[in-house]
Amino acid sequence: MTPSTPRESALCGLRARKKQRTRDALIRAALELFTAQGYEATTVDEIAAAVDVSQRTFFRYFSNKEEVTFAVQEMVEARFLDELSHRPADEAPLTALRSSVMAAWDDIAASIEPIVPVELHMRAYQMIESTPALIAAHLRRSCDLEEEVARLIARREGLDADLDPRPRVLVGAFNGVMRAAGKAWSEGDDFTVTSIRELTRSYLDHIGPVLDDNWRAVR
Amino acid sequence: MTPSTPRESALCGLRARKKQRTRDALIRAALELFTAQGYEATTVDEIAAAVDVSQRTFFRYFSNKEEVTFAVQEMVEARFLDELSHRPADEAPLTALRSSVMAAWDDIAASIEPIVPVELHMRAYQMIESTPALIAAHLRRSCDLEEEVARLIARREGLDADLDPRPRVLVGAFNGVMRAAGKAWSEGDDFTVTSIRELTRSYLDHIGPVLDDNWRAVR
DNA sequence: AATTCATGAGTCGGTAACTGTCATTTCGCT
DNA sequence: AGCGAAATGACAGTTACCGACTCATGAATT
Repeated sequence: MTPSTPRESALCGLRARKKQRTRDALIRAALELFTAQGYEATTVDEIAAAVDVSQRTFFRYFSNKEEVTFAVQEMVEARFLDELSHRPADEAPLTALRSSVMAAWDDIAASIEPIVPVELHMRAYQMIESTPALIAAHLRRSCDLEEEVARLIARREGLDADLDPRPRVLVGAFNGVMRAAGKAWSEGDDFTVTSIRELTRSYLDHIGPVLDDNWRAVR
Repeated sequence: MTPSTPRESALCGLRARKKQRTRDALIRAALELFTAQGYEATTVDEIAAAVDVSQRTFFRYFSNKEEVTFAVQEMVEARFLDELSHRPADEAPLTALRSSVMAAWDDIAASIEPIVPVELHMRAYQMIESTPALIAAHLRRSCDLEEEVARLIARREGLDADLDPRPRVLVGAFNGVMRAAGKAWSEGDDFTVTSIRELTRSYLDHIGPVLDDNWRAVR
């Protein structure tokens, strides 16, 4: 039963490390090429060539061109989910969501810097938001995330997400606002982390008042 | 000039009518095949063959496989937008949105029956909601719609959608809830129009209360 | 240290969604 | 009847992606 050294596959073993390096290199090369030439204009062959592996190998690491594009986002999402599931139980649902998003932005550097520079990730994010095919992919991913988030919220509140629609409704609305913020950011001219973080914060702060019936009467 | 008969291209002329018929036939054939065998399992060649045209001709009518899938949805959306832009000005924004959706569902038969049976459309909708690639496409389309809707809302309220984030925030939240309802419908077992209409209504009715901070205290 | 053995990587060939081009047919109008 | 424009078909090319096979290298065992 695994006598001595090789227990963890994540870090140990020359093989595993080499694999990790190839994967990281593919991500970096892909994002670099995408942001430089555009997504559609970049072929998988090019990405593979940049890392000096065969096209077939690329597809063994990532099941499609889309997947490599979102590899980094996935790490950020993981951070968000982790934060959400550790939020104090007495926090209101919407507040917990907002705090988790803010936390994820706050230490994005720590989450992804080992793989890609934050600056490259921001450029990639902006490219995603301005490429129709990637917007679609991004939205679908958000939708999957929504599912997990709704379950977490339901758990916090002691509800069954399959019976009570409120967690889904809240998360749907939350997500809708997040997307609106992301879009606004990508159409602006300040592509910094701080910028998107503050924009997100301000959009989320509108979520309550905006549903009040009469905008003209209220301020 | 145009001296005598052929003014409108929409209905007049053997040519235009034939074109329309081909287009409709392609839509019907596509939806029929998709719902029977699945989206990915159906090739464009099959669709073209079913209508007895070449693959190239299919691509002259629809720029991609996705487009034919959403051709009918587009008519429903048009109905929704039309209704929204004719809602009384004193209606609250969220109410106007809800009423327009309900109106669109109410006369869906009139909107689409000339092209496809409502029943086929409902089956297609359910297929869309259970095919990842189409979910993505659907979401992206909703996103484009969101843009238009936000502008309409801004106009109603006398705001500039580029300066005031409230229209986008409202529409984002609204859209999020609509998607949640569509998803819940597709996962249920009643694929009727009435069913999705009522589900939508009930989800929308939660949108206010759900943002209240403490779910456990309130009822 | 030598020998298996598992796993990762390359090659080749195929499918299906598109796209450009050009010849052909089909309408619409005079 | 006949001319110009528009619709269609036939064909070739590109790219994402997948399956099957083969080869090489690091890891486990003796």
